[in-house]
Amino acid sequence: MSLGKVNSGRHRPPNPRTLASLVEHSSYTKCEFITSPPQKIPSPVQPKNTAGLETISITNTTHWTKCIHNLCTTHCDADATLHLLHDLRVRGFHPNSLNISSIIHALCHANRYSEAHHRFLLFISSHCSPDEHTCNLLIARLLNGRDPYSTLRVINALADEKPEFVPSLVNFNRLIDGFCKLGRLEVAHLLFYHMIERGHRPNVVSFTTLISGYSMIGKVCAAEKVFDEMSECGVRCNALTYTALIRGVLRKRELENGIRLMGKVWEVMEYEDDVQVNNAAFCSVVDCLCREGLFHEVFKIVEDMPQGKNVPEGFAYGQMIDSLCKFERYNAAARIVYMMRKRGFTPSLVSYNLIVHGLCNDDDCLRAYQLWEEGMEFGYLPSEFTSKVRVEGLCRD
DNA sequence: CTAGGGTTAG
Repeated sequence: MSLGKVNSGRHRPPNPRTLASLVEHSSYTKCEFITSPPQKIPSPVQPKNTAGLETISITNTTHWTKCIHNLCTTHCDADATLHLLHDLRVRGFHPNSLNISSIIHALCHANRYSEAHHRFLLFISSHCSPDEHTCNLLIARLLNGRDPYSTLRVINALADEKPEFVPSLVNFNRLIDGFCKLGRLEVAHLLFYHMIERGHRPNVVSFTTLISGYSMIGKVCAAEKVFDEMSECGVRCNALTYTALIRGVLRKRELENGIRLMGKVWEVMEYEDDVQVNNAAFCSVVDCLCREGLFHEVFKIVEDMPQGKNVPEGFAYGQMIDSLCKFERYNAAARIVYMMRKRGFTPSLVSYNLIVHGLCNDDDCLRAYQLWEEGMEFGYLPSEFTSKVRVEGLCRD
């Protein structure tokens, strides 16, 4: 009961906009609030002619805000800041958005995400919620902790305390993705609907995230349903949306369907403004094919180059080489090198090294030696480690 | 003299 804790002692009607039920069965465990034994923390902006904290008025928020920020950023000491803030609050200080922001940032910066979440909850429950902009900023920061259950609890607490607050679309998308990555599609999908209720229009990222999530857990039918809803909502899919489907379809060994969708990928690339989307989609297609052992399909791509000018050619070769190496198909990768060189491209030395090294480990040292010699033509000088492996291999042969 | 602060799918 995430909201129960936050609201204990107060009598408020339950907020229908919160998602308490979603976190009820969460893996969230209440984080331990860690405080080192109390110690005197000197003020970093201590005036020269006075001795203690008490001499500066508690109402001098500018001074204390600077102090808190200074401790958090230049000293990177979240614990000292928490102590200082505790002392100040005893004296009647009311933390503002900036103070809260400083502390949450410092905790996240130190990778103390669970404390950051807990601290934020404490601020909210003591009616110290920051302004809307800061809330979104801090949620973005908390999401980096990859603990979507905890972040959702914070969002629920905020919804209860500040009913007018709506997390940004990007934050919602990231949160949904977090649940997708955990395979919790039921939570992800509910959040998706919740986001719409709160006034957001899901974008291509929102839909693609859900489709990818369903594909990942093997629910291709559900993924296809979301895909259909997408066009009904007037949101245009892009190459990444198709690759999200392809991943699920190929995993189900629906090769024909996969190839049809690949055709769609190349098609929508034409209309894409963001080159990164096309590049990422190309990588994804090649990765899916290799993962499913469909190496002949990768070679079809090298032959036909169906992505055309929508993916930089050199990048495409590099990606195919790297993916083939990732799945330990070093001879196949060497074939890509052969073909790209024939077309006037030079492999990156890092990729080339990967191939030579991989061939050595595969006991194909003669082929490795061949490549090593050919590599001289474009400045390939193997690292010491690779040379050692190569020599050892040749000796064995 | 109202400060400082981070962005999504792959």
